[in-house]
Amino acid sequence: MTAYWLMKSEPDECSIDDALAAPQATVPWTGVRNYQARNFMRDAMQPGDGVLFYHSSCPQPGIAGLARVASGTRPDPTQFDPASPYFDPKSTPDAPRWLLRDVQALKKTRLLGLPELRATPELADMVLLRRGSRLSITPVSEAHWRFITQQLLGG
DNA sequence: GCCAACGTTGGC
DNA sequence: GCCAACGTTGGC
Repeated sequence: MTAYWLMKSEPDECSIDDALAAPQATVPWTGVRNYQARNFMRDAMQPGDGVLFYHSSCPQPGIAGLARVASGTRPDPTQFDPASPYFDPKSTPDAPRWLLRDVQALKKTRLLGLPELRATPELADMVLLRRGSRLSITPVSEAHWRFITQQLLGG
């Protein structure tokens, strides 16, 4: 059964435009360093799942496009790279701590900004909007997915 | 740059 | 296993 996710990316690192410009519009989702987010990727995601592509840590945070999960899991190579900000000295290739999946961008949308999300009663209980929520990957209910994609795609 | 909120680490 | 100290996230 298809599930839905919201995945945060800093547009300075990889914006929806960057993802769309990549080969096959597909990017490896590197840099997840939180166990709960990792476990979502490892245990719950399936190829084909829907993704809300969210821009974070930027002047206008919000949902910027639609994507889909495009691969299984594999070790995130940045954890082994001492030059990477995501380097994890406690991880080894024998027992990698951190995983990634490929994400394929499908469409850039208008920006559905954080203030607008917060002001939308239908979305009030999104995990993203919970007080203190910082997870970079959060599940999205089918109802929220339908509502948001309808807002963004019309029809 | 600030800071609230949360996660991780490590001594005990 | 507790919990204080520290680090990180991310909106503002």
